[in-house]
This record gives sequence, C-alpha cells and structure tokens, in this order.
Amino acid sequence: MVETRRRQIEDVASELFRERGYAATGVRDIARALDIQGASLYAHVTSKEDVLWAIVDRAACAFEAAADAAERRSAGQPAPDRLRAFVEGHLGVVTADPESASVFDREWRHLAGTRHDTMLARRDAYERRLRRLIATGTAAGELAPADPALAATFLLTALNAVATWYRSDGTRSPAALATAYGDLAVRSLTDPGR
Amino acid sequence: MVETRRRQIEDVASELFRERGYAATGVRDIARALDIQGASLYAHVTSKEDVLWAIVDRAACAFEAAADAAERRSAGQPAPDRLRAFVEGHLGVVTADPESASVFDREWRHLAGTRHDTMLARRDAYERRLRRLIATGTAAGELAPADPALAATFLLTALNAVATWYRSDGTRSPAALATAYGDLAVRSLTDPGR
DNA sequence: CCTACCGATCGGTAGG
DNA sequence: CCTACCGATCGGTAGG
Repeated sequence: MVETRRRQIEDVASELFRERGYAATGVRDIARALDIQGASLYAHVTSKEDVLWAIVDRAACAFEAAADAAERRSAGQPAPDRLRAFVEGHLGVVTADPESASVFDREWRHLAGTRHDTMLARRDAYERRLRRLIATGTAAGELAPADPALAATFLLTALNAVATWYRSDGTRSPAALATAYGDLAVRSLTDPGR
Repeated sequence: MVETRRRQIEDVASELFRERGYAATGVRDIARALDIQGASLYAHVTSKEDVLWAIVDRAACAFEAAADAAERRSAGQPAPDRLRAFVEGHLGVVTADPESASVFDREWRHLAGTRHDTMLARRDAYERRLRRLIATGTAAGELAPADPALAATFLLTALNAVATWYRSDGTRSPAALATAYGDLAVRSLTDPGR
C-alpha cells in the first residue's frame, strides 16, 4: 500500500487520539509509533493541531459526501426510506474509518480559532440536514410526531458513538450494523399505531 | 447552600472537565476558578486523579441507584413500560448534574489501574441490566426483535450524550426531555406492525 | 491556604 | 530525519 509519510502520521495520530484523546497524546507518542524522533515529525507537519485539523476535516468531508449521496439515492422515496439512507450513509463513513470518525466526534473542540468555528458551523449544518428530513417526514405524516431537533440529536449521537466502540476486526460487519441501526432509527420515528 | 471545600473543588472540576476534558484541564485551572493558588488544592485533595475518581464514582452510584429505583417502580409491568422507566431514571441523573454525568461518560478512561478496571466492570454491569431488559422483552414478544447488545448500546450512547449538550438553564425541562427521549427509545423497540 | 520550588514533560525550533 | 536544545507548563512537595 502506497501511503505518504504525512498520511501515515495522520493514521497513527487517529488511533492514538481515539484511544487516549488529543490532549493526552504527545507528539512523541505519535513519533514513537512511527519509529522516528519527536522533532522529526516537524519535517512533515507544522503543528500538532494541524494533524488534528487534517483528520477532522477529512472526516467532515466524508460525512458530507455520504449525506449528499444518500439524498440523491433516496430522493422521492418516503421519509422512512430517506432516513434509512441517511443512517446507512453515516454509518458507512464511521465503519470505514472509526478512528477518524471518533476524533471528528470527540476531539474537534480542541481546534482553536477559525478552525473551531468553521467546524462547529459544518457540524450544525450537517445536523440540520437530518433535522429537516425528520421535520418534512413528520409534516407529511410519514414519520411519528416528534421534536425534529431532539430526534436528530438523539439519532446522531447514537450513530457517532459507534465510532468509539467499533473495531474493524470485530465480528460485526458494516452492513449488518447499518441494517440493525437503520431498523432502530426508523422505528424510533415510526408510529406504532400504523 | 452549605458545601464543603472538597465538594466545591469537585463541582468546579466537573464543569472544567466537561468543557475542556480532563487531560486539558490543569490543577491550576481548577484552583483559579476557586480563587486560590494551585498548590493550595493539595490541602484538600491528594491528586488530580482523586478528584476525577470522586466525580466518576458518585455519578456511577447515582446511575446504579436510579436503575434500582426504576426496576422496583416498574416491576411486573410490560417491557415497554420497564424500558421507559429505565430511560427516565437514567435521564433524571443526567439532567440533575450534566457536568458530572458527562465526566462519567467521557473522562473515566483517564483513571488508572484498579480504578479504571472497576469502573469498566461497573459500566458493563449497568449496560447488562438494560440488555437483559431488552432481551426479556423481546423474548416475551413485548418488544420488537432486535439484537439486545446492539440495541442497549444504541440507547445508552444516545442517553449519555445528553450530558454533553444539556444545560440546566436551557428551555427544555428535565421532564419534557425524559418524555421525548422515552418516546423515541420505546418506539425504537416497538414493532410498527402492532 | 501561602510561597517557593522540584523534576518531568510539553510542543516546537535551529542547524545540520 | 537527526541531535541538541528552548521556554512554558505540568502535577505535586516542603515547610510554614
């Protein structure tokens, strides 16, 4: 597998940031995992926060692209199917790289200044897409009555938490997980009376 | 309100640990919030980790007590009602002290040695209670067919995440939140066909 | 609860 | 990518 040194650094950092957290991971921990000296890292990156940003930004882009694809794929279908497509798209990103997804979820707040603020805005925009899906579906009578903001947070926090515990070498396949979580998500917004 | 100095330290630490994380919070940050010198903290605590342990242990006890009460309160009722009681009990603890609940959820892994291991065991035991509730309800045909382990994780991660975003001074009352989340949780395990 | 101080470690730079 | 090194900050102790 061809992989630039820069990308190796980000991959190793994702693992460590997920396991110990950004603040508790030293640049020397990252270097040690690559068998180089701590100071040598700076031949490839300009700062520790730069590495965090690269991981978080890439994950954010992946989530946005997955939501785009899910919307395109399910356009015109009933709300429960559009919801399932969103959930499966989101979990696809999480299971493809749980380390980065976890850092995106839990460590982005260690970004400073503009990076912090733009990431907050992108997260809000992403959550708003799910909120709108729910609001539209509820208004159309295709989903159970629910506070869209609360329901979106409920679902998104459950989905993001998968990044914390999912292991790529585990027994649960991404597809099986997506189906099971899709069932739970869709049912949580399905009126039992129908 | 009477409050020991020790308890003030834990309360201030809960806030800071939730906002910035345990590793990114210095003992001098805690001291500054109390208008004392960093070294003066050690007249009241023996280590930074001691403070973390006190917060996490107290929260764990509160969750365990709430689950006990929920089980007693809902014993003999159908599974959906027992599930709702569990959810409302858990969220009661979260909304009563979101700072501590968040530290319990996100920072406990910074504990070392025995404390880490016993807390992991207690968390597992707690999750197992919810898992058993779901498994029993599913077997009895009172809940939709679902993988109990996966469903318990789905719900518990959504519930714990409330501690991250809930503000006691917000517009959402604990009771309204518990009802809305109870609806979502119960529906997620309710077969739409009934 | 304070002042004074400790060794260790932090992220990062200089200069090859 | 290395060695050598920087100032700042870390959690914590001594002795009042």
